[in-house]
Amino acid sequence: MINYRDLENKWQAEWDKAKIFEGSMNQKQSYMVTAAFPYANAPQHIGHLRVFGTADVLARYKRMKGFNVLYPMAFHATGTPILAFAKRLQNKDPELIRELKMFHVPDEEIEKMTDPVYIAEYFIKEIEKGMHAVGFSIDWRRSFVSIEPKFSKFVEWQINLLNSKGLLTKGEHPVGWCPNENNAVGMHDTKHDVEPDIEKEMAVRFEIEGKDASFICATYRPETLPGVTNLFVNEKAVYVACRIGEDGKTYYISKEAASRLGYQFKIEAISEINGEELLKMSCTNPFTGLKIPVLPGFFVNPVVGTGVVMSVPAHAPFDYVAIEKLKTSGYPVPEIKPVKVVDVEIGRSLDKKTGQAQVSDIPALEYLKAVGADVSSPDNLIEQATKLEYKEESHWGKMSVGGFENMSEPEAREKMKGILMQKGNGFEMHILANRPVYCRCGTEIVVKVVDNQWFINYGNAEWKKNVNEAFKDITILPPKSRKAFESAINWLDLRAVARAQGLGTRFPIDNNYIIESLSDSTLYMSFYTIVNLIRDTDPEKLKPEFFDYAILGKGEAEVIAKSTGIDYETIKKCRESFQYWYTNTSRHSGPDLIFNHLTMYIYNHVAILEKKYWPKQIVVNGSVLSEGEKMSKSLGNIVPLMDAVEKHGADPLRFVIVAGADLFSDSEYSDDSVNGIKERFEYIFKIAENMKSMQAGQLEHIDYWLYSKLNRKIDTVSKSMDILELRVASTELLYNSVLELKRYFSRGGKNSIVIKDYINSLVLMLAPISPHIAEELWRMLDYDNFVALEKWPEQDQSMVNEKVERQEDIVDRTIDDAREVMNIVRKKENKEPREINLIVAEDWKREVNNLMAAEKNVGKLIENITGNKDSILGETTKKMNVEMILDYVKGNAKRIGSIQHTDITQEEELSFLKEASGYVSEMLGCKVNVVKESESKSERAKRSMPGKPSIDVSL
RNA sequence: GCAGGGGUGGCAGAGCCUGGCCAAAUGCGACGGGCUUAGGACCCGCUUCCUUAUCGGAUGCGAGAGUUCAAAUCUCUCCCCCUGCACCA
Repeated sequence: MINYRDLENKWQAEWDKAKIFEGSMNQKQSYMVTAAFPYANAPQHIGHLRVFGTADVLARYKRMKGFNVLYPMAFHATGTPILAFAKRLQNKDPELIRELKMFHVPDEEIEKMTDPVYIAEYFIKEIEKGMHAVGFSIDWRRSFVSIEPKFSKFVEWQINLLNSKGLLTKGEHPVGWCPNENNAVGMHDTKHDVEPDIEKEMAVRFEIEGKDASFICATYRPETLPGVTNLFVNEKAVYVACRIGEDGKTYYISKEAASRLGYQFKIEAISEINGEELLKMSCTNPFTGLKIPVLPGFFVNPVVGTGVVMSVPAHAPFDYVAIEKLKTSGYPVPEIKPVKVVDVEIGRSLDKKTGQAQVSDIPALEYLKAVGADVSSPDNLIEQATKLEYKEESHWGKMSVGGFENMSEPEAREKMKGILMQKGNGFEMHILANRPVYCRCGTEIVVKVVDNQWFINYGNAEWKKNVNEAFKDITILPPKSRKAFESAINWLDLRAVARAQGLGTRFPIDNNYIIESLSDSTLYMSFYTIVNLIRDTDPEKLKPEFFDYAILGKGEAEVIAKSTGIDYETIKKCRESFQYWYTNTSRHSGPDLIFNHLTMYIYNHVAILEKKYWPKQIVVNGSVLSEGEKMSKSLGNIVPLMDAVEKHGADPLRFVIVAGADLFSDSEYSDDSVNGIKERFEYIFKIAENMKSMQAGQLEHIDYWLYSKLNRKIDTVSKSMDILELRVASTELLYNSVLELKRYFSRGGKNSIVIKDYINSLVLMLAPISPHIAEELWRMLDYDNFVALEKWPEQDQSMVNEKVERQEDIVDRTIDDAREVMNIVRKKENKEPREINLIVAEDWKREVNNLMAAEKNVGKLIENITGNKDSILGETTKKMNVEMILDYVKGNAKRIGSIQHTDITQEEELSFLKEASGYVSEMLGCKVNVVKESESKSERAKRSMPGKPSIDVSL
């Protein structure tokens, strides 16, 4: 048994002592790997291993490929999470305390965690410990925290630079808002961590007949306006007459709406009025100009929208039902005829058997029927009909009203919005789509439009164009996530850069704000190149001109030395270090960051740096599943990193998590999967130990086979490592290698030189993924240097022997076939087979086989053979009877598609089958003879095919 | 809704770009056998159905249609699942 932890501790100590991962400039081509900032408010679980581990594998691989590699690490503490964390601990939040205990945080430490900075310091230590324990090849001298003053100087410089380039703008912005605390609230500030979902809706103005006032309706579907036949209000609710904004007009909306919309618009209430009073009014449809009544709607909720609903009975099941209900209740309903505005095949998305696709004049009614509802059905069923109708109509519907003919609904919607807004009959408002959402203080959240908000303008056309241009030269791994980046680049628009609270750097343009925490980490990777050189420099000396010089190469070092007080040598070295390290980089992160951090990273680099320092490669990782499920604290299946390391060892863990899945897909952590890996490590160890007692000798058939497999493997693995397809590499290295070694031995392989060559290369290729085991094996192979600094193996193309591999495949298939035949015979004759004859096909069949492989059209092939046999047939075949050839062709016509070219002659097939006959005999448990077709007396002889000997069983 | 990714055998997961060696790698599981006092580990076999002295047939890679001598793979239409949608790390 391998003692993983002992072995790993030993090698980690050796690496530290030799300082082999401390990056310093030398003649070699540099390569810098950076992974996303770990956030310093919790210790690590195994999920973190994914991104950082992949980065480490790349760093180690590139080192072996001859690069001078730097893998730095720093910590993120900016933003609100750590503040919220501290607050929760101040309140002795039992859930959080339970989580911390799960990570073995001692009680006395939890006691001290009321200070955000202490929290960050504590967890940074823990995370460092974890990263060290899994053997990351990190240069720790460059570690920093995103809240330290030196880094703040850097971020200030960056933000000022963006501003001077005209990339910051100021404007208004909707946010979730707690009216009680007067604060913006995000997900972290709400009960049950609900993200406030803010959506835009269209507010439509309906002028009231005979009054200088209007109703306001909120709607997602302004394009149905031509179909509006009336308005609905809640006759029991209280409404207010009010002024909205500066237009001096009077509007009627529900009282609740007025108070909530007050956070978006300037609203001044004039008087209250009961819903009942409104029923006496009528108003004008702003699109059609027709006069429409105001009716009581049973479903109208004064808290939703404006409390006034525009009614489209043809297309909204609730509206249709409300009118029908009114009619039966005896309410004096004026004549209302639903007006259809969209044509659609009703029930198109339903199961074809139940949904009758048809067009109707009152689709709303048909949709009620489609879900099995009628006017007396409960609200939830009507809701279902509404959803179905909305979905089908906006997906497949075609507008049928004047001016919008044949438009899709989304198209018509935009057009209608334009018309309404232009005429002053509509404006956009924000609503909380997932209301009610509550602040942690218990108050219901509203939408507030804040002004004075600073943005980074990622919508800037010129900037976007440059980024699109730059993106063409960036390698994205896996390549399939390229598209996501493309849409992210084009979608990114205004991005708030400052916020009122949180840890971080003060916003230099307005000191009341803090720089938003994603915006402060878009260029920081360049800070790694200089941070170790300014360790002892007073942060106050890090003036803009210093960064201008170090990062941008602007100005004169002497002048800057004078103005900043930093010594000349340091300034010079910073510039050189930046230039040296920042040319060849790989950035690693998770898929959820494509739409913010990673794309912002590209944007900021393009805006600020010279072209040669722009991003070169971005790697996107999937996450880690634990026992098939996403790890979540509530499920309690979160596995602390250190627990897993202690239990399984770092290398098996690295293997399963980092290399267990393709980049973008999730990898699976379970004890089973780790155990499988351990078993294979043990096997390789055993071979390495036993190797010493084996001997060298002449190369046999199976030796060539193993060399062939090895050299093919080197190529496959190298190519996979280049694009970080670690799943392929790991399967090849562990699973397939063990299979190959086992086969080698069972086929009688025993050459110590061959095995040593094989293990040697295998260990080298294992080194990036399982570095500790590789070091240990490297010693067992009698080397005394670090495998981490060795050269990656090169493929010897001449040793890749397709023919030998194919021959082994034939041996395998022959065994399978023979086994099958034997089973049939056993069953049929109820006797144990005594002997097996393998009958090898004649050479003429091989020639014909190859003709068939080349020409897949049987008719054409037969024509060719009969027509000009002299020109297409080979020497042996030419002399033969054409009928015999044609028989063979016809006999195999059906499987012509699967016939492959072969270059194995009968003599060769005969000889390697004879060589393997001992093995075949052992596998089958009976005597085996190998004979030529022409020499066999068996009637089955003629059934033999190239690579597929006919099998004759004697009882 | 918009954007991105995906739907393959009991499960996980390759293959799809570059169509035919694909009833489909590999791992896990299940089953049968060996080893063992026994269990674990390990080794061997087996794992769609029918047929059969292998080499045959049917069904089959979300559904349907098409292109082709040939489709898991190409094209089209549809259905379903996952992720993200902003000031939040």
